[in-house]
Amino acid sequence: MKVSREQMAENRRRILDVASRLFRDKGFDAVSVAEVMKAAGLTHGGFYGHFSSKDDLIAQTLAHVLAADSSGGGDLRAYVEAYLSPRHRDNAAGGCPTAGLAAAIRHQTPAARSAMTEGLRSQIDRIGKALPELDPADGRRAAIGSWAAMVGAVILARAIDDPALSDEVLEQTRAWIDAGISQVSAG
Amino acid sequence: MKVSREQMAENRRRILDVASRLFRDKGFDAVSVAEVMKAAGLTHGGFYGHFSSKDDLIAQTLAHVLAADSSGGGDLRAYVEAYLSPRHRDNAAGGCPTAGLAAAIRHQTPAARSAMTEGLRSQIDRIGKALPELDPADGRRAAIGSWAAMVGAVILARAIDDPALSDEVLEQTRAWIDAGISQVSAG
DNA sequence: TGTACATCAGTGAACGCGCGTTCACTGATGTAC
DNA sequence: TGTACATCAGTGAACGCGCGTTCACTGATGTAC
Repeated sequence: MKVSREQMAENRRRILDVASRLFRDKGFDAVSVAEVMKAAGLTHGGFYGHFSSKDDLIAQTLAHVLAADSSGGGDLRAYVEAYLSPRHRDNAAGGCPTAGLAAAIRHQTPAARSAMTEGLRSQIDRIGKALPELDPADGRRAAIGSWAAMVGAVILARAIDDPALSDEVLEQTRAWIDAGISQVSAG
Repeated sequence: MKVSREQMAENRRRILDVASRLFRDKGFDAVSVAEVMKAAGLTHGGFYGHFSSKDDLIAQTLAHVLAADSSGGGDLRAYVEAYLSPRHRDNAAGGCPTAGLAAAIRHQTPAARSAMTEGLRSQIDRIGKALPELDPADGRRAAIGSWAAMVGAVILARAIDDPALSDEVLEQTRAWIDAGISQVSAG
């Protein structure tokens, strides 16, 4: 049955929200359209009233979640610590979309890659601005280097099945980033 | 028809080799059993004479490719430069299995995760040993931090559809790692 | 060394299943009067 | 404000397709004599 315009807009938002969590948790391929719709409290047939295809859902979900993400703009050291925590490693569904999805973007449509690129661009800018004490070139280098290390460490920590080694990857990467930022700040 | 024992062993090796390239290039899900067998010059029906399932192929392919990988043991600076090159970014099929597959391991079987964990453990050890001038604790921190940054940077560079930004991620990460290693070496 | 035959690696048709997608239908919405 | 009706968001059965997997069969291998 038909629903109100506001209800439809809310349904669409809920589809994007649950898709974002499911994709981060299980990956694009392992999540079916029917599963997303069910998690949003709807049936699968209505999907194509909101999106033209599953690929369209993926691209719009990325734009949705990356636009909503404004993390990394404040205290950089606190951000790095939270990012490289066991809590974040163990919470892929609610965690950073870059750590969860960036590697899978290579196999997605141009629209999805484009959404991810813009998200990464603003994330790097945001981290750079959180290092105002550095001159711009040093700040950008520290932002990109740190961000690459953070994303890589969470991906590796999630891949490793030995808890001790997984924790160590997070902890040592945090120490390595802290040392690197202190160095350029002092120099 | 039956083939000789050596021929069968060679067929098995060839299946693992082509699977390794295809998985790195397209991801586990996007490569079918039939595609692997065809690339190895065989038909799909014979697959189950070599492997008990596609999951088994994935686990054995990881063990195969990670055991064969002995990169990162020599000149660390040269290794970092080659790793963070556009050439490596653009050659996922022949490139580092960690950069290509680590993020997807989360969704695979315990056997696959275990193979990946051992590969990562020895990779970290190998990089640590390439830094003999550091005391062991500093060397391990530099090995893990650098390795996380390298893997993260290649994953991000492959995700980004803007060539300039993609190149910049590689280049700045290289500079950041060089500075970090110089710092601990000097200190 | 040569022959007879059991073995078994590889072939290709066939299977069942889950997926993305379509479509005829339903009934609440929202507009025209 | 109240009524009549066109619209259209959502429903659920159905589709075609590609996938992983199975299996009866083939014919070269390799062993027993």
